Amino acid sequence: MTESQVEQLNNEMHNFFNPFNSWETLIVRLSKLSITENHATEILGIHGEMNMKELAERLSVTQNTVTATIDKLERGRYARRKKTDDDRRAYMIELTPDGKSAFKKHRYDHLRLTKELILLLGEEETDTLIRIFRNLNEHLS
Amino acid sequence: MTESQVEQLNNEMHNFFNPFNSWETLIVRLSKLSITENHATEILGIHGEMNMKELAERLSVTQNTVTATIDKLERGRYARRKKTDDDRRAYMIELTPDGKSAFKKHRYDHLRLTKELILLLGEEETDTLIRIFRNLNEHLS
DNA sequence: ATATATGCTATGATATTCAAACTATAAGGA
DNA sequence: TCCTTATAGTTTGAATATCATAGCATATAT
Repeated sequence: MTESQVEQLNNEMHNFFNPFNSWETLIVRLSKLSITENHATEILGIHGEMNMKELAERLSVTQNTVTATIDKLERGRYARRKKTDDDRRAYMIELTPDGKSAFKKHRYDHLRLTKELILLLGEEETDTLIRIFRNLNEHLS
Repeated sequence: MTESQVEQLNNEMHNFFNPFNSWETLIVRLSKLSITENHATEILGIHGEMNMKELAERLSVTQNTVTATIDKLERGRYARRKKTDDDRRAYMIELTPDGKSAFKKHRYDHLRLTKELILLLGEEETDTLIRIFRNLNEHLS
């Protein structure tokens, strides 16, 4: 591994991530959800219902932050707390139909961006990139 | 382009970006700077001194937000406003030595993470990934 | 049984961010 | 030159996000 490789990859990743985050911010601003609410909706949409503790971990925030977030999602009818007999201290959080459709809309925006990327890359490099990300994700979890 | 490719790339990108953001948050929490302050320091470190307007654009926030951010960086002696004869309404913002060393420390953390990624990828795939990111960055700017 | 741990919420404090209104300077046209 | 408009930056007030601490109810372990 050369120093130049490290520098280059670092720079290119930085130049890729930054605009991506700005794009994400812009997209979410157009929706009725805040960034946090959107992020929670995304996690719930992808992984299905889960309790507050798990949601907090996946969002990398504290539990009381999630309490506030779900309060707001619940008020807006995007998610709801469901009591479980399993552990009567805990709730399972699930998306309502409105929450699911907000999730789908956001996912659709992501897919549109991804399609633009694929157009730039071509089929072959797309597969390469998928393989590389998959490799990294497997080993970094 | 197949639907499956779109779905796959989208998922893998999501799975890569999310932990990356969490890592970034954790790393910054260990420093004395907030996420925003750190981000501003990063921009100034990479691109050199600039005025408030340009900094706001690069951070994708409004100018009054940058005013607050630079107020705090200036109070902590990480950056300073420099009057310019060029335009007496404007300031050039530059990093102090403390600001520069905070920037270097953060950059060092990034390079360490990048090195870990390269170890997982190997030399050849690293070059491929660099080429792919470069391609995307050129066409997305 | 009793002590300890866990899931969640309430409260109060601090951070971040924005919009709107403001000041000072610059630039352009009569 | 004088007037108008535009621009760089700040101030103020409000909304939001987040955290730490403390508390309640239920689970778990000794």
